[in-house]
Amino acid sequence: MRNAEIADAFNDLATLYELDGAVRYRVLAYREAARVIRQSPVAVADLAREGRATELPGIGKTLAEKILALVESGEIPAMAKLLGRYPRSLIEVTRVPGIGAKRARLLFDELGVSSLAELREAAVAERIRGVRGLGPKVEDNVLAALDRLGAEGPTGRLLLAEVLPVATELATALRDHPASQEVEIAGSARRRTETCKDIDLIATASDPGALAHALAEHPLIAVAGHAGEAGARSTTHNGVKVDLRIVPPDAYGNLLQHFTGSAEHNVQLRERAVAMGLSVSEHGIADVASGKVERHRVEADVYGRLGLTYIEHELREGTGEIAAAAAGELPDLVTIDDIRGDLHSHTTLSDGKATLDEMAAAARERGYSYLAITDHSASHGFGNHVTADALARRIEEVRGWNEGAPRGFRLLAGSEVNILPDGSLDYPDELLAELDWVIASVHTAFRTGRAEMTERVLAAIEHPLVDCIGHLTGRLIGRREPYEVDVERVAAAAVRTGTMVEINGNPNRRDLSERNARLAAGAGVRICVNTDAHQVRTLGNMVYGIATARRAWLRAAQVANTRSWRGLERLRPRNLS
DNA sequence: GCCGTTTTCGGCCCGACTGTTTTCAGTCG
Repeated sequence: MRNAEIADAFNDLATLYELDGAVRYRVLAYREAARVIRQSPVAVADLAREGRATELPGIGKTLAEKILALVESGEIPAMAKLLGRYPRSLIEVTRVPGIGAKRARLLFDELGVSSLAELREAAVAERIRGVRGLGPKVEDNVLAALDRLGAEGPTGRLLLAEVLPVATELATALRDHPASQEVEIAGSARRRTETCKDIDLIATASDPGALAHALAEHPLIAVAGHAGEAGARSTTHNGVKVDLRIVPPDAYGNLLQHFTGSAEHNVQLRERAVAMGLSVSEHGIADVASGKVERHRVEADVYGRLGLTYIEHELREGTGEIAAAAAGELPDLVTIDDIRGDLHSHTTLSDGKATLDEMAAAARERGYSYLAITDHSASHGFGNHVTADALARRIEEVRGWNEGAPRGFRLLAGSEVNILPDGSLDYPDELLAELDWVIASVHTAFRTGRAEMTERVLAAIEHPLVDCIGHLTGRLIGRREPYEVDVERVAAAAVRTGTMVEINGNPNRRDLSERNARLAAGAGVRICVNTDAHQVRTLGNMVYGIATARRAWLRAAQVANTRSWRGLERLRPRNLS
């Protein structure tokens, strides 16, 4: 059982307890446990079986027993009991914006509402206003929220690649405005999460009203809401909500820190502050004893006041960064400027849009010193069918290109070879041996199950001519679940054989995920950050690969393609042993 | 339900907003 499934069960259980009127902190304990389980880099099911679940922070004896029960029997007795009292569909009702557990329970008791459909019926029939404490406004909000849920689909979140360029363009435009002083993207876009709900901008200004209107009038904005001294709310043409907050300069650091989040990071920060006799809010840091409030113009001073080194925004997820900052042990994160080359790209030979020449020129323009051309292999099934002969000709073509190439840049003859269901590769070894660089990836038969998939990938890792494993879990964010593979075993084998593992920078993939990348790199796996570009433009997806690498706490030394090609070659499996 | 730089009991993050209330509970980020 996956961590995400266990976490979902505990979140549901938390909601059921909340519906049942349990004390708030008990509910909180279940939610915190769900969060910790979801973020755990190791399989919590295994920990529970080994009796080690209590090693996780926030998991005590009771919760450990419940995890074990869930893993071994598929259900938690306490949950089954509560589900006898409240239908499962009532959990959905608590997720409607504006309706929490208290109101859901009230509507369940008073009106018999137990599902989203019944909630809608009750609102339409104007029966909600008959419940004490609720009124007609709640009915309006419920209907609007239900319509929104329907329209936005299950999550309503957008990929970072859909949000960050818009946020960057708006921030740039505001910075160029004469009334602006400081402008920064905040929220999840600043943390470079995989998906974002909206865009938060924080600014200081000499003329706040003018800056707010500048946003409202920007060409990207389709619907301008209220714009005033405090900021503006708008929606872009592609449906992204933009919230600009204009704040006083003396508390800019406090506000930027607060609105960058994450929620978990802020909670942990405030807990630390309380232990120091301080109280943190977006308005400043108060000394509880004296009541005196200090404001901070820059974020570094907020962290400094709490005895912490500056925490890079990508790390602010409540996954250990506060303890590390307190100990002065935060890693010096890899940056995009550290990247010397891209080791995964496609051309028109398989399914890419650009020629070898075009991709090479674009890579040079990016300042790289190498680019691996890794078209799909023979059995791929879509794009062109790159036969062994075609690949042999391509190898000659690359060698010829390099002879006439300018100094300081070279193309690498490579391939993205399919890992077939039995773990074998679909080119003969003699041909692979001719290549400079071999990525092995799974593209077919995803649903073979965890054990089989793990063996399949391990076989490729053991192959002496495989340099790197591509997009390990095959996930497409929001569209396709990762396929099941034992990342710990993969990592252990990769360390032993010297095989590298990719962080694929395609914003739909970002695979390894930050959690898996942190786990793998922590085990000693050498990571490659690649784009898998299929055209010139998507070579720019390196920013998303680097975002994941940074969120995985990676230093430059852990990323193979921060080295020169000569330096990288020395790390390869075919040069080991 | 968890946990210990005050603690094995008694705490457990902060503030804004909304809608319903006549002083506040619920919800949200």
